[in-house]
Amino acid sequence: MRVSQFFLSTQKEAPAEAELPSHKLMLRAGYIRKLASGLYTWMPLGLRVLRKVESVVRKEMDSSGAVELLMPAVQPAELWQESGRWEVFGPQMLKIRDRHDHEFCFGPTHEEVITDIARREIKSYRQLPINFYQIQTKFRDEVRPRFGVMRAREFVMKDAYSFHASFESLERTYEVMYKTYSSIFTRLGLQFRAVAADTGAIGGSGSHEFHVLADSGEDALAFCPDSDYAANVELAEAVAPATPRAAPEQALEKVVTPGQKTIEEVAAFLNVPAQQVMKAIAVMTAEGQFVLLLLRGDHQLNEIKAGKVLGEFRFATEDEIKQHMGCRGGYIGPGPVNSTSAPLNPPPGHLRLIADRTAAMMTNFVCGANDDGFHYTGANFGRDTLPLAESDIHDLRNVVAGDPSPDGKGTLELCRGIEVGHIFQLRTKYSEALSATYLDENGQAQVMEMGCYGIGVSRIVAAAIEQNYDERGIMLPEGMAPFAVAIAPIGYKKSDAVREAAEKLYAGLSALGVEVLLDDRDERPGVMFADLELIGIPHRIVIGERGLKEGMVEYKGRRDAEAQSIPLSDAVRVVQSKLCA
RNA sequence: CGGGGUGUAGCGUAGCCUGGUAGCGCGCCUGCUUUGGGAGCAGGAUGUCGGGAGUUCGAAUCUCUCCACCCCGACCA
Repeated sequence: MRVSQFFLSTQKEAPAEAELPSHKLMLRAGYIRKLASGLYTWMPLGLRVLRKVESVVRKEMDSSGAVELLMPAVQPAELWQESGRWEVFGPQMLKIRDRHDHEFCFGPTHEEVITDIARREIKSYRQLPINFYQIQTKFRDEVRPRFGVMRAREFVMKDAYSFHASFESLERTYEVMYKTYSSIFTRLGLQFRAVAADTGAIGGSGSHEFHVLADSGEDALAFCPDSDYAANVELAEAVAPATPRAAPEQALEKVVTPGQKTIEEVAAFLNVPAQQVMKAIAVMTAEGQFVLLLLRGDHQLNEIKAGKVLGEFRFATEDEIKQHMGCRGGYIGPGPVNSTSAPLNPPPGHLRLIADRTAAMMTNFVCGANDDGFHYTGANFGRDTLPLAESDIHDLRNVVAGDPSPDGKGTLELCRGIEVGHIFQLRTKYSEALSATYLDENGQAQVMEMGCYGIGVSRIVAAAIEQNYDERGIMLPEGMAPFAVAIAPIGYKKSDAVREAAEKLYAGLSALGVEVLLDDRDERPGVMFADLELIGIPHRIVIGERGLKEGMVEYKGRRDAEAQSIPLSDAVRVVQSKLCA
């Protein structure tokens, strides 16, 4: 490709709206242009990268035995009503009406449509298992689109759905997809990690997420360097402390803590570590029960875990805290039941305590005194608080670095990741709802087992840049780069020798099927170099009259510190060898 | 949706507090020069100052309102 016939539109300065390096660079390099919030045009350069990713995904999916199809982006409401997700999916789904006033949605995912295909097309166990996939544009009306194509509303996804006659068959395909995903991300040259995950709104049982590792990632991941344990922090289990709770030593003492409401303030004011302070979080369950969740001061509540204990819940309002605890938010605690200076605590029936496993083992702790401006020191469960039953103790917190690994093999570390893939064992959630059955060997109708497997294709581009850039621009791995090689002739229009050498090299490499970008704009060298580095082309050949006199040109890899001089006659071979490496 | 913030030329911005006819850098167009790290000189084009209403002799500037976008929280590929 010649630059003069292509379309480059690079910018020196990134629009103020971009925050993440990948977002800024994609805009500056002219990969994408924004149309509206969460809606992006893939410009010619960016589209080439997107297609590279698609192509790797497609090849790996094909060789895994999956078969490609293409489903409509627009889906009728009836199917979603049948599965029960028309209401459940909520405002994230873009609902539309046609001219007959029939309801549709722009598909956020395709479980319903594919299950409809399966129930119509699959009659016999002989047709199973089968794994369908597509690469297609999805629309999810995200609450907060951000970071460019990282979290766009319209995005390209590879989604696959497998159907099985048995759970064992599902498990086998799930395993195959796990391996396929691993080879996709490996081939794309990404550093990634597969982690155990929560199943979220898609539902089902087993589930793994694939994350590209990046500090700017939106997800926190826990992993154990000494074993293969890895999980999203949403899910990672915080195991109970090995040592049982010690006997109380200190006496309960009510202390004045004026204006000290947060854990940090109280700990600093009383000169104790945050680990010694009890964090009490007031929530209301869907049934209207007021509950105090107890955590060690330095720990964070994991709302997914709390939801598994409480069902639906929300944080209590300041009024509800006042009503149930008789004090303001910063001063609530698990006891005592009869405080002399505070308004009488509510009877136990009104107040439910649920303690995190680690919090439940604390002794002589600091907690709110249920009296504005006061805390207790030396508090101990039972003696000074409402009773804490074994059934009130749960895993409620996010794991932190240094926690023991749930598999008992060492300690956890944390890192951040960008979710680019997610695989689920759906089991029969959708096949049952939509009556997707087949006839088994005995002629009996059986509900199909299902799996589903997603990859955020457009997100991968952003994630890859997030992992591969420097101050000059994008440094995509070769498998993803828009072009493999750039030729930068200096004085293209002025020097016949330069032009001829450039054209010859361009033709030579093109003939070998190498994707070459010839910068025939006759720009000044600095402009060419800056552009070629910004847009992320891994290999560059510079041809100038100066070197040409000695028959030499210059090679530089995007990640190399120095350029090297090579004979023009050898340039094709050198580039080829770099490409193979 | 809740909280915070921003809208001035394609991009980045000054001006706004304290009303008085919109400026700078980059980019773009023309010409000449220049050609190994975002060139120089000369000339040029582009703004309903996010939209609407109001206050005022006069509004980018003050007030109200709507809209868009960004950031922090709940969702997800």
